[in-house]
Amino acid sequence: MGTTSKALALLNYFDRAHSLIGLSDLARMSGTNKATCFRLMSELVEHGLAEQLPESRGYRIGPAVLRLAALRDAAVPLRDLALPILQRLAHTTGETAHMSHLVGGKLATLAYAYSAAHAMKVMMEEADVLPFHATSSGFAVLANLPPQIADAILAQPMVAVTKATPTRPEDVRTRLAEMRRVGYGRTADTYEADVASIALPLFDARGACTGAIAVAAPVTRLTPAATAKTLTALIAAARETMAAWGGQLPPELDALWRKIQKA
Amino acid sequence: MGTTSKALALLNYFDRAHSLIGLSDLARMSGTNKATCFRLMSELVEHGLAEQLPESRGYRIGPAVLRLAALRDAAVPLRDLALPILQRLAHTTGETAHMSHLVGGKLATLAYAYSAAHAMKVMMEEADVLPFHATSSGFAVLANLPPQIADAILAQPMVAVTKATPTRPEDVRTRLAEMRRVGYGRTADTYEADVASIALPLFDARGACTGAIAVAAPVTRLTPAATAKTLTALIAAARETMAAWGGQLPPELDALWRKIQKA
DNA sequence: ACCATCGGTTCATATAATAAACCGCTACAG
DNA sequence: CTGTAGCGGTTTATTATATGAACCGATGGT
Repeated sequence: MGTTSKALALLNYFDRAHSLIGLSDLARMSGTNKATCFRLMSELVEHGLAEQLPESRGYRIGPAVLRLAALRDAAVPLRDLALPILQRLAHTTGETAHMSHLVGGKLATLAYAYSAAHAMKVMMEEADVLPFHATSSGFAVLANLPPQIADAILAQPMVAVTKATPTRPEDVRTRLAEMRRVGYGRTADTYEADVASIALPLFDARGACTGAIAVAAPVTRLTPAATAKTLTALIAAARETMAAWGGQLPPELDALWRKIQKA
Repeated sequence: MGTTSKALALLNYFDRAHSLIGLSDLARMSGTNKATCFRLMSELVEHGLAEQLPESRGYRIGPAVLRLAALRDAAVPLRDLALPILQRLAHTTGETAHMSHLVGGKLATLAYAYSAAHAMKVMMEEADVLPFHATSSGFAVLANLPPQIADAILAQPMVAVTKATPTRPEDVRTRLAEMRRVGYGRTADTYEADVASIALPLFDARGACTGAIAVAAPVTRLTPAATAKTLTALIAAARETMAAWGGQLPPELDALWRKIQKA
């Protein structure tokens, strides 16, 4: 293995719970020799990827990562990341795939892709805003937002987009609980009659839910078998998206998704 | 030099203007052998610090930096970074030092430190909000904000805190122009009678002005000689702060500050 | 006063980094 | 269609660099 890899691997031992790590600890955790660990960390410190506190002499993540992150943000528009993933998702599921992004308290369509498998498909609007209470994406996001923010959204008046749209907060809450239990959001006829969709929440690098990825199809095509197949493809796409975002999937959801993928 | 350093140094060739770099280009720029460059980049890619585009095969900053940046944010409160810097600044200048941070369109005091050099000193309020048109920090920030945002702030009614406070937008603009010309903000008697202060703007990793660092003193003590001494200490403190923030100082200001430091 | 552990250093040894030449490919020019 | 120059990537013997056991002084708890 390359020396550089060993150095970079050291960074993986830092997380929210362990933001400050001493030399000996780090050497033990990583299984590297203390002298080696010291040298590697010194090089990381030299380049600002790590930082050493003067008093405790412990190491933590350095300031240079902020510059790099800003660069990454500037260089990689979310949409460009989303498109190829959605296109693959649309292709493997044979249905319309779309991704939405939480911006300014609204859930906006970021990108979408169609499949050529069927003549009849769910069409999307560019930069459309999705109602939280009437779409699977909305449920997926709402169920993973901090309670006070979710409450604020639920407190707003809810328009019945179709006859099946839930408009009472308690009805929506029931669906959110269900979403949390199974690990994905699912709706049928709530946004448009005869349209069903399945959505997964997406999380950013801070672990906050900031969007959703979904597949929408005519209800008749989303049979139990198709649902299962769609879900596994969705989970793969969601994981891929979050890898590109540097996103942090909550452990509970990770466990639920793993179970689904195994089945 | 260590191999790890060589690998990390490659990341320095990426910036806003060059977010995508080919292998041969990168090898040329860095002066490394192409094979070496390839191996190093491969290791960076493996750990997500860099990313290779499938089509063009060019390299760019990878998604892992987002995770690291989120960690850094969580681990290092701005205030904890500011305090030791301000304490040193207060000590070397013999006057009160403070740092303010732009949050929600307001300039809030983040931290401050006093000097023991004089019995009479400028006192600060915890979490105070600084008026843009009456403080050197306000001028420093305002002069470096995007025009439309600065205009919006200037369009709001301005209260005369003292008799010397400028309250007409054109008067403020004159001072902002002066601030841009010399590279620092300076006020006297505008916030409180007989109090003068000097401030420098601070920039975040995206190159946006998000705060200021300043020294405040009785007008009589801030003589030309003291001003010169204070400025060099302030510049050092500002640079140190931005290093910890991963901040990007605009080239013009960098040039101005260098000139001041030389003189 | 002792022992354990800390961060850091030393130095002979062994392993991993290096660079020139080469490959297959694409694109453009004659 | 062909020659050439550039690309990203690979191979190889050569060599420079990373490694780790032992060691150091400092610190802190028993």
